[in-house]
Amino acid sequence: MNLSLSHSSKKEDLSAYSKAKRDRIVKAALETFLQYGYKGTSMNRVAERAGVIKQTIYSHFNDKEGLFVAIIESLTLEHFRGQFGERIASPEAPETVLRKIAEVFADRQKDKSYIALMRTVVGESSRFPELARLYVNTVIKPGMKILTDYFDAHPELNIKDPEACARIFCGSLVSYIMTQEILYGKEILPFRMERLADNLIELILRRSSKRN
Amino acid sequence: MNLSLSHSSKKEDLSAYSKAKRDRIVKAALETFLQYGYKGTSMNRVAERAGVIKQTIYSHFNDKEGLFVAIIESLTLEHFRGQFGERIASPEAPETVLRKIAEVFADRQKDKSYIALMRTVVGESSRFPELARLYVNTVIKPGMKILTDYFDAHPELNIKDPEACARIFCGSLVSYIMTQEILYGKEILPFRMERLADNLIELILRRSSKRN
DNA sequence: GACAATTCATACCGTGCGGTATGATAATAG
DNA sequence: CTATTATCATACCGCACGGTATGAATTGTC
Repeated sequence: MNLSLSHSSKKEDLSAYSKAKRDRIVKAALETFLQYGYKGTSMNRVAERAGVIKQTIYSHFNDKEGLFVAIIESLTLEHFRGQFGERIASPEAPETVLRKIAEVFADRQKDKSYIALMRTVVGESSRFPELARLYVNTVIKPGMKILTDYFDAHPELNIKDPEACARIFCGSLVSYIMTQEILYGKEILPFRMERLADNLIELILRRSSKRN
Repeated sequence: MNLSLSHSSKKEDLSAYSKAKRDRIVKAALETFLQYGYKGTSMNRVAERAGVIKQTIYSHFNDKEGLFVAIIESLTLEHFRGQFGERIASPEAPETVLRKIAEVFADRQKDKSYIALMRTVVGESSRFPELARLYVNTVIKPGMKILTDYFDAHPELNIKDPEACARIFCGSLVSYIMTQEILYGKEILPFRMERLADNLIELILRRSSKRN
């Protein structure tokens, strides 16, 4: 189980015909793994969904685990690039910056494939710890660093512990998504994310917000 | 799939002999399900681990899903009772109260069976939404209510939005456990929970802490 | 001690799994 | 056009799965 990011193995030097097949397999496998989990996904299903014969999968990937790992690589690299840092570069007011970051989480909350990804990453973290580490390295770590750096670069905010503050900010929002969306808490404990974000921003900036 | 809490079906009117068998099955099934997930757990394994023949399982439970549901019921009812409210009743300083609550999370972080439970609840939340709802109702909802009520009962703390504040407090700590423990973030982004708790408490009480 | 209920050991059933073999068909490279 | 490579369709292998059948041994009840 080698989830290294560098040598994506075969992917170059393939005919367009072959590459198209490979892409369809990756896409079908991604959807299926995210929907049913690793053990719940059968190679037959993936082949059927990809409109491909099972042998074609085994000509591109060694085995089921190899396919799973390749899928995860493609996922994290594809989905989580930039998206976070872009919204923070502008020289706007801190309230605005933090609110824009909160919007990133709001977008994730609505993204079913992201919800499915979190379910899978957490659910398979025991059997595929490398998947969890990959997620931490490519999603959590960069995201946390951007926010920490922002707090560091703005001493006028009087943030005593920027890293702890970044963890509180992101953690509250992640946990909100976890409870409300992944665990269906929105049916049981309804709560608007905007209200959470308002209170979070007010706490961190130590100001009073205009809303209740 | 009926995860109602009331009628735990058969469990009464069983001979001690029979009940002992049933308990061994439940215990073995719990361990196995938490370790390998639903799809990854075979009835043969459970039987072997329980030191029981497979038919004995099927004489106590209808099928695999019925066993899984019964296990979850026993789990949530057994593990998460009180534990949270007890530590908050005392008329101590708010710092102390909040720190004691943070200790509950610190204990959970060290509890491998709790980590395994969270992995399973999240990982199976797509295939077993009732399990997720049960967790929200028996763990998250009561815990959140206790903290919300505490904030409500102490207006001198100047908490504008007690419920939002409770979500921030618990959410930060839950997310910390998720990242550090479940996703192995402690190897990648080491961070002491005490430091997080200090900053959280300081933010919420709007005071300066004595530590760094 | 007798009788009913439960658990035992063992074997079995059908099914779907991961993965492979074979030989025909279609696409690419020279 | 030819040779090679990749994908096709189909069938197969061994295995582990969820779940059941049968009959002997063990347990609780009276």
